[in-house]
Amino acid sequence: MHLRFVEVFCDVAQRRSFSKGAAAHNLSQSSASQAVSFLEKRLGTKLIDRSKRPLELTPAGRVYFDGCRELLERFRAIEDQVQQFHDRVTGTVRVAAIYSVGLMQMEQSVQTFAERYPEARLRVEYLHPDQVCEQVQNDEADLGLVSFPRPSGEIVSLDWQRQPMVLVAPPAHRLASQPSIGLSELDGEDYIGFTRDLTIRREVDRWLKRARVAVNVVHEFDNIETIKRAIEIGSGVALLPSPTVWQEISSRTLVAVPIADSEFFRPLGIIHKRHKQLTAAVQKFIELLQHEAPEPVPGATQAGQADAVGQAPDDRVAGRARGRSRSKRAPV
Amino acid sequence: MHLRFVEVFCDVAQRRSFSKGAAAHNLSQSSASQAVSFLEKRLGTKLIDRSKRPLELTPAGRVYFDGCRELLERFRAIEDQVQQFHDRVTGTVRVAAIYSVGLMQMEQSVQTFAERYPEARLRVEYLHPDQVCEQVQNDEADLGLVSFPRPSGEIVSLDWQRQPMVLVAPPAHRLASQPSIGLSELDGEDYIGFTRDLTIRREVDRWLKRARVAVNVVHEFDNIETIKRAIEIGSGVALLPSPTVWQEISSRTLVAVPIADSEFFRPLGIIHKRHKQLTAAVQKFIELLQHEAPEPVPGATQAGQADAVGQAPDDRVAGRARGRSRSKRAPV
DNA sequence: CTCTAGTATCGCAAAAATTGATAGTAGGCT
DNA sequence: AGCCTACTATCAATTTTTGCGATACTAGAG
Repeated sequence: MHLRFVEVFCDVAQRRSFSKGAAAHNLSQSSASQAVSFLEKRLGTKLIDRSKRPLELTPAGRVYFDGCRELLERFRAIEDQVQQFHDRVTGTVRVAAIYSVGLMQMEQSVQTFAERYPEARLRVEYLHPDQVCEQVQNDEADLGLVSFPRPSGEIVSLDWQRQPMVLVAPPAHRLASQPSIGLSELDGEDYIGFTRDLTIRREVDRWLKRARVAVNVVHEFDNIETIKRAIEIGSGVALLPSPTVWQEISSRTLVAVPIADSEFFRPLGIIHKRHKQLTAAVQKFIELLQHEAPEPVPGATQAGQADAVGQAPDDRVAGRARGRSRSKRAPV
Repeated sequence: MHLRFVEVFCDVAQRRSFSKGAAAHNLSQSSASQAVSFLEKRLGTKLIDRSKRPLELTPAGRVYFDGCRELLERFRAIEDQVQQFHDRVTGTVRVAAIYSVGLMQMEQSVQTFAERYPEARLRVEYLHPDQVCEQVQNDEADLGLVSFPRPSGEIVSLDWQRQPMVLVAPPAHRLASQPSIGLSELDGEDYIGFTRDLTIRREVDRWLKRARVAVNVVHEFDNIETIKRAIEIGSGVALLPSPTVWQEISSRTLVAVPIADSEFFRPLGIIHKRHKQLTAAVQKFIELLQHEAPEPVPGATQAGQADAVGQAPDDRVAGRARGRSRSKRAPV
């Protein structure tokens, strides 16, 4: 009669809002309020200080929250373990992905997952890279999909994909018709770059610097979508991970040209918390991701592979992931 | 909507019976059955094998049981911790005591506890010494009250009382009228002893042996009550912890004579599991026990104290402990 | 001081948990 | 083997809990 109440309390505490916490459980705000009241009455202690507007936890509430979070986690783990006896895969896999890892990168895995494990649920949320790490860190997501993964003490990273960087230009651009180009050909070119706070910007800068190439940065954006739009209107060219422009290439609005004389990939990684034991569902999803990565690309992008890069591998529109995956614009 | 179910399952599993598990929760057997069914349906796994008559856990059930036991324990701990913020003492203290630690030894503590912490519950169960240890070991009791406590790896023991051993005889016995006697005076005496499996028997034997006294053991019983009855009908005398005969002494059916020339106490201890964090209620009860021990007796039984030993300190009949404390006969 | 976003409270509707009665089973006994 | 007994599962009815919508209340912003 009240494990659910504890869950609601935790969600309310986490979001610092009754309404939002309730929404997260598909409950009315009224219910959430009553649930917390119930716990408070039971414990004889106020858990939440409502006199502050973004509500605050009382000291007791903090203790209860921390304890219950771990408890719920552990309970999930136990249920999962028991279900393994019958190879039953249930529960929700919460994935936090950077904007540029769109469904395109995961579509196959998502679909296979939904088919193979109909009792499990998948929730994918697209976020800023920092937020992805944050959510994984705070146990708000089971898995994070990030670029240039940087394992730290608390976070483990599994290699996932290596996306070749290609030159992206409008079809009419002077470089667009070549089968491949050397990096030096970009010297002085008008260029649309990422903002400097993003790892990919720093990596690209290093790459160009090593090749002693200086581009003329005319714009900086923090997401790929905007960069592509800027290229389309002729503001300049950009170096982007090839899978992120498949769509535009297949619709002939942009052209991708492989870089011939220098290798550079954007590595994608799957991150998760180190000491958290992953549920079967999470493990299965990782397996699928690793197995069905659209482009393992162990080799490299070489001159003459232009066609291969230019081909969008699949035009099916993504079969929507189950659960509500906040559909935001999909930058970086 | 289901923490209670988990509790019921654990109780059912522990008692290996739906009916008994249900009873332990004041539920109908029907409910218990449905509760377990619910969990099984939820997990998609049978937890209990009903085809065996004392029911058995399936492998999955075992895992679930172990996991949930720890979980519930932890949850209790969290709730307890939170309630401490307001010095609220709740929950149940489960005490397992050996037969001979009757209410007489605890009455004051029990009463004070009930008054001071009305929201807490106390359940005392009287058992065979081995069962006391077993219950503490298996987390079926929070505290054990035992004699000759022997702390082991898993069990911690706190000293509680030192009960002076006295000679107990019928009023008409030749030794009964003396203010005190020497141990050697018992040589050759008809004697009612404990059975050899009890620690107290072995300790008494050692004591007598060291004094080079040999008694004539005419009967052996595993509990004090029966020994007292045997003494009353004149079968012999016995060496017993003095508090265990207060009742008979005050009603003049037996006489206790202190031993003058040799000190011997039956030590009582409070045992609990080492690594289990005790709830506030348990801690408070321990405090009461230690503070209100009826006879701390730091010194010793000396000649001339006969009167003191002979006085039953209090004739009030014990105000019954709350919760159902199986009232069994009260041996050892 | 008013306005807004966010909460508590109340009565009612919906969904449970619980029960008692009853049918079904495993294991012991003759 | 077959009955008996002690348990357990199932079902329908009832009681209890939970959830919701409407409405009153409150902290903080402007």
